[in-house]
Amino acid sequence: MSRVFKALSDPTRRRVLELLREGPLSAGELAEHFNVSKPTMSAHFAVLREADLITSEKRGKSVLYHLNMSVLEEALMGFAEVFGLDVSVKTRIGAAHRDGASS
Amino acid sequence: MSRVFKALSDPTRRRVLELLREGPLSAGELAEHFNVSKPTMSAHFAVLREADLITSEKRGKSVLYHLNMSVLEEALMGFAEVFGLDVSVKTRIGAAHRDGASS
DNA sequence: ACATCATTTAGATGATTAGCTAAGTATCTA
DNA sequence: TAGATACTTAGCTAATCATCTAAATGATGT
Repeated sequence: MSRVFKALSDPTRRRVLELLREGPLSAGELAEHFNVSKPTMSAHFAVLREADLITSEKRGKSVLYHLNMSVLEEALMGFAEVFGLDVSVKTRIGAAHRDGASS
Repeated sequence: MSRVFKALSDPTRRRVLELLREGPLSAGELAEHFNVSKPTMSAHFAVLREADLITSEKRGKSVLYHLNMSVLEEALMGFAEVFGLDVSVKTRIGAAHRDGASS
């Protein structure tokens, strides 16, 4: 739980998660959106991976990062519950999810 | 936003908020629940105040701390929205809210 | 005024953090 | 095998963090 909030406490990392919401992206593609060095980005990815908010997958030369939505959801839910708040998945009517994963 | 998540990234501070959920408590009363020195607790209070998650009120010799529920709510809402999540106030049927604030 | 109680400020320390450059590891392609 | 491409690891620095003890502030009570 602390790890998740720690991860979320950095704007760059929050933005990374936001970008991944639309679908998986490579480390390089993600890095293009920020004005910091690749190694710095790599460190941010590591923090997010530690918190289990993202997962990585080797794809040829690249590394694809996926958002772990369920972890984000559950962390927020678990925390919110204590304060009498409900976290639920917003129903986006007609939202087509372009998700490359199998099935 | 970063300030809120940073504040939430420490378990002691999360627990302080949780304790304040039941109603205002003095610095000393709060400190009793933890195994750290008073000055350390005072520093934690400062972080929470910076994030506007709590407010302080002088009451005689003591300082009363109040939870700023609306700020917590709005921060969580604002963040969750980006990820297609809804945060709402849990309806606690029959919950008498002992809260002096007007409407 | 003085002592006491409640809390914060000052000042120090060791650990962690975000950032960098330079070097290392994999993978592809010629 | 050599070169290029995509990332990560190593190693550094400056800043922030959580913690402590000791001292300062502020309010109450005698």
